[in-house]
Amino acid sequence: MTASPEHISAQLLAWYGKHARQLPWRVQPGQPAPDPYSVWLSEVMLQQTTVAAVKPYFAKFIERWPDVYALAAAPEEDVMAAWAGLGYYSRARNLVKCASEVAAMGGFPETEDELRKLPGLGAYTAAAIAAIAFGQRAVVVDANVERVISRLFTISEPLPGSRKIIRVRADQITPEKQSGDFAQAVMDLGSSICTSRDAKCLLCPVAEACQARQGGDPLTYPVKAPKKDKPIRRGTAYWIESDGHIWLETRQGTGMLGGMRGLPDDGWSAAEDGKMPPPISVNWAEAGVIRHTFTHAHLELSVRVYRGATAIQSEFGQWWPLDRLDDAGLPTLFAKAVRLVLAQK
DNA sequence: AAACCGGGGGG
DNA sequence: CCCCCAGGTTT
Repeated sequence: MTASPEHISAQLLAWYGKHARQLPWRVQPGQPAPDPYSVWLSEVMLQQTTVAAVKPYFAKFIERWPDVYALAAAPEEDVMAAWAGLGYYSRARNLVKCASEVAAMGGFPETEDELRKLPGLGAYTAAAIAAIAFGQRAVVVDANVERVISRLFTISEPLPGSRKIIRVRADQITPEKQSGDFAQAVMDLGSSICTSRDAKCLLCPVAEACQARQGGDPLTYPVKAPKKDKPIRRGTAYWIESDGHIWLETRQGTGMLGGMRGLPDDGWSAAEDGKMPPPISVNWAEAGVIRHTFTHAHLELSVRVYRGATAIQSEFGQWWPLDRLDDAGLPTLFAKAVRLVLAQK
């Protein structure tokens, strides 16, 4: 038997009414919509990032920049430092741009099409904000929705090629009203019941409509294209310490860790090993090797140390007080290097 | 369409 | 160790 779209959405909304997660950026089902700033900020933070990881950052940002105007007025440097550790730093760069545009507009636009034009907002985030903050009907497709839809309708084409048909199916079961609650219902279902490693069908409100469950092996879906293996890259970073300060450089461009402060290095990237000479010619001491994994490469970063008076010519560097390193906003890779060196003092 | 872009948590 | 996550942008 085939369940109607209306039945599926009604079951999911009813389930959400009872089992919605309480999240700092979310209001209870049926309550007035949360403010667009909170929705936008949380949605951007949640891009490819788990709820648990986002919570402390969301709290910190809301406390420090309570609305979009406060954030628009903040120095980009401060926002980048506050984002440090959360990853995908283009999000932070775009966050600043977006806040500035929205402030100039006098507030967030309310339609999906207008939202989609803002920096850092793609199809998912624009739809989510339109639906959740502005009550518009929008088809919200994230990784949870992809998984739930793939199982509900036994989509056999592998991701990411199946995204088109998944969107069509999601559109079919998205209700005209409460599409924001509906989207959050599917996301909650995907995070607690219909997870990537498990399918708790006995607890699922749409189990009877689910074709994968009927087939007996829901974990078969979603089918995914094989992954590429990650190469190992090697590079070197330099700890230059002088008179209670270390030398930090702000990484230029939009590449790896772009816009973030870090130790000077030899130019390693995801595409190749580092090969540039050190920033100064001195006798380096080897502190050890940091292992760190990025989206598409493993990195073995050799950390070398020099302590003593020196002059460095670099446009983007600064001497940073050692006792204020916590405020430098170092991404995790360099935070690891700092811990390695400080552990040896 | 494919590559690029972090980091942490869980099995 | 591998897999996954409230994806977007660039090529």
